[in-house]
Amino acid sequence: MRTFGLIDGNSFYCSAERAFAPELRGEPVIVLSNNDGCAIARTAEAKARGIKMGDAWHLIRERPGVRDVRWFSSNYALYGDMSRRVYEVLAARVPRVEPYSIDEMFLDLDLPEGVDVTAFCRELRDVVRQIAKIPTCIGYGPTKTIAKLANGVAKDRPELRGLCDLRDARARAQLYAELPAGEVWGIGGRTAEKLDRRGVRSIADFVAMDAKQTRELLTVVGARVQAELRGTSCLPLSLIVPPRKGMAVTRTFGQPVGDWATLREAVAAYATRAGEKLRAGGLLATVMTVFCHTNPHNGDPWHSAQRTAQIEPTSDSLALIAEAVRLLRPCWKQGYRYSKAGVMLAELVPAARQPVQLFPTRDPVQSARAMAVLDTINGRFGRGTLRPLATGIARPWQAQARNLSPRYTTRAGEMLIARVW
DNA sequence: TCTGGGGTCCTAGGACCC
DNA sequence: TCTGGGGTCCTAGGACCC
Repeated sequence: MRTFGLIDGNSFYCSAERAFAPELRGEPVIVLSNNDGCAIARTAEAKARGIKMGDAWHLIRERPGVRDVRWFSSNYALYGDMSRRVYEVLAARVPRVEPYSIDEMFLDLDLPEGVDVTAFCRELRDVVRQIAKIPTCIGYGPTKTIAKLANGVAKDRPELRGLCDLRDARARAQLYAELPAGEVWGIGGRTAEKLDRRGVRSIADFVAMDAKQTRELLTVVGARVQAELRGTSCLPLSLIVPPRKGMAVTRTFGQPVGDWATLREAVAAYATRAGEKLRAGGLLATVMTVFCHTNPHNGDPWHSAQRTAQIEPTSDSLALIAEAVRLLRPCWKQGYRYSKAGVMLAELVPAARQPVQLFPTRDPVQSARAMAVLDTINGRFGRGTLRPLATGIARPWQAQARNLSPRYTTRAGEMLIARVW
């Protein structure tokens, strides 16, 4: 029997903030989404005050018990780097690690004969906490889906002290009877409702369903989840990162944008960011979609539009800006207050495999040189140090981030300084 | 009472995830 | 004043082909 593990950071973004600000230990802490919109990470102390995932900050911040919660704008430079540190600690000790999300990694726990999995996991938690400064939980069992479920149990039940072992079928059977089917990875709200209508409530009910019926009701996806819960592994650990299929840069504006010039600037900036991501991944985009829409929440007149087009394969920011602005033009209508826009790229192809253009609109050598200079300077001095003029100067559309912590680990000027007397 | 069968590709929409 | 961003996969149905 194989053993998969899932390790994940407790309230990961909050823990990353705490790693460099020890005075936050024991305090309720939350991290907000872009634009300081809603809560996307909460410590146990913050959860105890009734703050829910996705709560709009401006609606809850004056509530009793919430006023003294320590809140942060999201600092992805910090979280991404902390995630990398966790990975490195794990990869040095576990033969195969598959990063699943910024705060979760699957582990191959088929350890050498005589190594006790539980003791090994306990030690792994300790060392991740010591070196990467992130508290974690680990769940493990014979399939990824079971490991993920175990991880959730470890998180919810402090008495388990961060570990949950679901290798044993009897332990699983007991848990399956207690937990609702919706707790399972891959069973979302819609599917849980569908199951509920058929009287399937607990995981045990779901596991007991006829496999053929499951397949008919929930397609191959549901059938796979069921098989995994029964202990048949269908989702292998994968160490190769599949090539990405698309990418998107979409943002809600810091304030509504009515005029064409400002909207164009914002979209130019998103196209620029998309170009950086393409080049970082060694990719070219061949299809682009641009969209913009007004605020769906505040009663403003609704307008939403989008345009898609095939583009000449490129990762050149200036070329992307030109295409994006061309597509945006027919989307914009005078008199509306736009709240969000985005640039999405699809049909990505590896730059290395790109056939030579017969009649390129840009000199490829010059383009590559210009982008290399841009990336080098921005890599050294920070994103946006050097940027196309089309992305604007004042940038009133930029997202709000009123309480951003320092980028402790990725910017020399923002490092913590320890003084020793 | 009657309609051919079988294949591919593309797109929109749904559902899920963190 | 203020409500996130970025992904993946699957299916149904239409267009088109021989």
